[in-house]
Amino acid sequence: MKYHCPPMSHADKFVVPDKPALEGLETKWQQKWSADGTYTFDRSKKRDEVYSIDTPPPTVSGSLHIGHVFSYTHTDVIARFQRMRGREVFYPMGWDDNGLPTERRVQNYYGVRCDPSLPYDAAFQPPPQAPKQPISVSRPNFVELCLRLTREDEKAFEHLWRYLGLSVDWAMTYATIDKRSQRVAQAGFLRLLKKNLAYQLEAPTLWDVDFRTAVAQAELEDREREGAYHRLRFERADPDSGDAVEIETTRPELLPACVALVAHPSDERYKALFGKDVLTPLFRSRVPVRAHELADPEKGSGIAMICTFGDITDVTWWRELSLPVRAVIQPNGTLKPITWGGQGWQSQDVAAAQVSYNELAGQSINKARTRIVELLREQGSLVGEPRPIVHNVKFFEKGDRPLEIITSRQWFIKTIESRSALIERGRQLQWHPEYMKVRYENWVNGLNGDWCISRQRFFGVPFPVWYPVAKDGTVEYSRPIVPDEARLPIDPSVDVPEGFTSQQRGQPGGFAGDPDIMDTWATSSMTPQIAGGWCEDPDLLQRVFPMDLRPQAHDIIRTWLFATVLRAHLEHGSLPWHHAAISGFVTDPDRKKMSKSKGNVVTPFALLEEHGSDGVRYWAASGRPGGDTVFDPGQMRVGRRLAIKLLNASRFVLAKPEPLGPVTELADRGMLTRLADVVDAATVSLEAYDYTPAMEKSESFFWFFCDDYLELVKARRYGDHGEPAAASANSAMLLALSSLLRLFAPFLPFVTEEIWSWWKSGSVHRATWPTAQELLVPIGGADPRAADALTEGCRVLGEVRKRKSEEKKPLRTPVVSATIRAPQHNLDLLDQVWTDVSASGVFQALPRKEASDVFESVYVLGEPEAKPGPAA
RNA sequence: GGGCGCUUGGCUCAGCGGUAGAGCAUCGCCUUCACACGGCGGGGGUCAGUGGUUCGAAUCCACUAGCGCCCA
Repeated sequence: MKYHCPPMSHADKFVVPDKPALEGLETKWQQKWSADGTYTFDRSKKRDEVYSIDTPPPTVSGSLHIGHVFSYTHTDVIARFQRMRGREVFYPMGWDDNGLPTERRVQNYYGVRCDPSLPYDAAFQPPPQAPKQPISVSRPNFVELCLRLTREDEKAFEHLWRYLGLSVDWAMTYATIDKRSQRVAQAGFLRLLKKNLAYQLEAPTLWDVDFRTAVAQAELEDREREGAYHRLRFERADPDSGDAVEIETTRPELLPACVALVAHPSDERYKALFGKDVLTPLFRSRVPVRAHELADPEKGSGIAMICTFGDITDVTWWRELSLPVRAVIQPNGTLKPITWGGQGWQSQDVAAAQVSYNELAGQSINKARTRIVELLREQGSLVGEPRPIVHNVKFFEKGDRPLEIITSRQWFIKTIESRSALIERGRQLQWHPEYMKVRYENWVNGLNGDWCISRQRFFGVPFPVWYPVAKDGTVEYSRPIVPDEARLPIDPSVDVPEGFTSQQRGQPGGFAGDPDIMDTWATSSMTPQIAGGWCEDPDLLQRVFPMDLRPQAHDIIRTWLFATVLRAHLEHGSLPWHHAAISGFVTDPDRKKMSKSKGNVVTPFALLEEHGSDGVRYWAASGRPGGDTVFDPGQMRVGRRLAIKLLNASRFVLAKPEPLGPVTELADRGMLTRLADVVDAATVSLEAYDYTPAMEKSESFFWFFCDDYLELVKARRYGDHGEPAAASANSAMLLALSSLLRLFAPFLPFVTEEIWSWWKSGSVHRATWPTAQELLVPIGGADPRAADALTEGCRVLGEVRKRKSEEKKPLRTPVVSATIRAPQHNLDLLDQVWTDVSASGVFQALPRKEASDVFESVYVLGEPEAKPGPAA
């Protein structure tokens, strides 16, 4: 048989520290990587050589938590693997600054409140201490403060990411509020407008009365709240036509907004009433009784009042039954003043209606409810007492008070008409794990309206449109004035449309800017386009788009993932990426999702310092795609121990790298054969985005490598059995270590880079991913018999260790005589590695070998020798 | 109420058709010349329950229960 000498480069240097340690590696290597541009994207590469990642831009005004470290580590593992496989990795970082969380934080941090009616004050500085009474500032001043604070927050995030070891190209960082993002978001909007895929409408919209903004379906959440059914008696409008009707409602304060009653078409109790009119209590308005399938005969009395608008079902009824609007809730959450008897507010007793309503006008919803119940009781229309119930109420996910529905002018993106195409897009996308696709499909199928993207807020991307102001001063929303794309980004509250002067702002015959900003998802749904240079760098875009990977958590499939698929579909007619890798949540030991409101969040930085970034990454990588993972410092300690073990084992391997020569010994050949299988398995896993088994298999092999293989060949390696045998061991160990370091590099980037630097030039993170080939070529192909012999040697060694443990003797205790009983096949294999087994087990004599069907060996121990020590 | 996922040793999980696995914890032992931030060895589970498919089920199917997440 021909043996090859494994390739060893003359550049190898072997500078091994005496006392290797993990401390300080994070700082040392992040600086070196930054200085060397290790992760800099090479934009000369073509699309099929590139691996591009649509990074989730974290909300920097939110708090840093362990979930960030968890999910971003998953992405970084993939990025590092793909880079080592030879792909040029496009891995930018983004910051999601715009939106409500930042506004809230700025309000609290500086003690300010935005008042858009104020003029800009260039000299304004916030007081050093936030005052108790908020200071009103202009919108530009408020935006300045938002930018100032987010810059600080971004620094904290970047520091964490660098310390964690994310292999991001920091030169490509973007923020969703920066000029580039604004240009993309505005251009994206204008193109939808041109294609008639964006439209504005005066329509009932979900509205948060505290934030005073519209809210999209995706931002809703149901919360259980206590309420009460109030039974109200409606008299018949036409005398002598029958008994009064009793309805039940949880929102009696909306009685003045009642436009009809409704019951299920097949409800025998109310069939006779359909088409007839009744009178609202107190306000004496004449309203019809109508039939609709959505009326639930089981709920309350089975007949409900329809108000404009109490909930989403009211909107459906209003639309499908063509009812009039009678709105009482104002954007600030109070009941608006009404003159009864006027258009739309007819009453059979105008004076009484006005008297009753005057008690409610200007009141908040809760106060109005209390008062109207008193009025109804006094007047005798309240039947019995309110009956308490617990029911689900719709909230804005960031809000504190139930949502109202208010009619206002908003911009929408058409989504409903694309529903089936979007389902198809979801099927083209490769999901990791696969079952997450179902969540997407459920969401798309459940959409019940187009996407409302207007927000009545301040820190965000403005709508790039103006409207003509007619001679009579009315704003002509139906004729928006749009800027040329080359002018973007613009702020219509500052910039002036072509053909107008700034003096014409708000004047008859002049123009008015759209006062709203876009939903933050309307911007972040274009992160692939923002990061990829859409509209400004087509050369970059064609090298990275559509991207390879969208990593994100499963809670925002309905928002971020969905919206990004929608925008790419509408704009490019393609998917935004080929793969979506969905990570789960970090849970506390009670399996509860970690969240700020539960008070169980863990700040990550101290953990990184305590366990080392590699240790924390080890824990993070143990969480499989999509799986929720328990916060477990124990696993971080295991990871840290693995990193330390790597340092020490590497020190042993590299301490005496000579002599080198062909890998001839069976134990060495068997070890390399086994490692080749591990490399193949790890590669298959990582290619499938299933990084955890890749790490586990590498780790499991590494412990075998340390505890069994290195122990077995130690004596031979020190030269006890001649130079060629030592050379075989040395060469095999170096080959194995080189592969192991590269297998671990995506998971433990710091410790592997440190060890790599002891003997190799260049970064391990730019080294090529290991292959089975490079391990098998030096031994002339896989050697399964050698692998079996190694296994047999380890089995016998294990028996010897067990015997010594049972007799409570040190491991260096000699075996003075032995009888090894095993099947003949095993005995033959054992002979092949006997030199190593004998040395490691300290056999003083050749054992007797007896072929047997069962393993019943006997080991007779002597007395422990004095500590042998080299050349004492 | 609907969808999805989970239920394997004290804990965290792997295995997903062929006689129960790992790590942590626990117990005992060993200061072995890479490592005490170490090593060796041991104990510990009728794989949630019921029924079915199969020569054979932790693994496939159905139902039940509990937990979690998402959506109504």
